[in-house]
Amino acid sequence: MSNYRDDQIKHFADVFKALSNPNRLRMFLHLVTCCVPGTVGSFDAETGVSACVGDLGRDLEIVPSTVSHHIKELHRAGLIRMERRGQKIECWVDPVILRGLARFFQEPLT
Amino acid sequence: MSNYRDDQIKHFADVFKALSNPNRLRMFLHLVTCCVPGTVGSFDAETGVSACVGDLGRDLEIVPSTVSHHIKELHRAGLIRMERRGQKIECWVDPVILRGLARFFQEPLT
DNA sequence: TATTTAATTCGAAACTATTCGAATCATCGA
DNA sequence: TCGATGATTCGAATAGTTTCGAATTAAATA
Repeated sequence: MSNYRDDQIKHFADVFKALSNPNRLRMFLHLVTCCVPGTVGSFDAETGVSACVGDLGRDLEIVPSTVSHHIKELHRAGLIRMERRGQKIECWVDPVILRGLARFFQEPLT
Repeated sequence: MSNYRDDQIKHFADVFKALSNPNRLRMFLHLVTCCVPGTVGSFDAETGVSACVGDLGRDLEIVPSTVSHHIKELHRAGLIRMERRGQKIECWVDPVILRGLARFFQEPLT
């Protein structure tokens, strides 16, 4: 037995779980701020703004296997998008996700 | 070694941890919706709108010891306020908290 | 004061998360 | 095709979470 509201609650609980680890939240915020908002695949080789898995680990001092694990969690929760570009895998935050979360606290589930 | 941003990240990670359990999120939303917004101590004996520990357990079908544990977590994270009124302990969500969370996703930590 | 009602604490069982290093897989360029 | 670079998977150690029932504490009331 399950209904829409219950599914919504489970979904948001899952999203908050993804953001409940300080390293993961740090990564998420790093992606939010390093990526140009409003674009899809906001990584830009021209400007040098980068957000690949390796960069995240280097910037935040977390070993690759741990970064990979956390990135997977963020992705699983629908918080980030990923795309391979050659050897690297670029990650970014879809602004729609941010708006959805802001809204959750403005008009919590009816 | 610690700085303001790091502390902020830890704080929000902690808040999201409190909301990461479906039962706890359910409780939080129950309190958000049952309590009159804009008031402090929004429980009102006149109108019968209630939000004590026992009511939460009854409404959401969770045993008292588990409710108590979850309430404690929500309180520890600063998400709810509590006040004893006789035998009962009333809980409510301070609207300031909701605004702070909405804002987090609108202007993430600089 | 004894009883009832409300809530918390405690201990335990089962489960889940965090993190790392080693091994593996994927892609590019020489 | 081989080596280098980037990312993932796997296994393991450690730590934390969830939930419950039983025992305990707190307050009201008969």
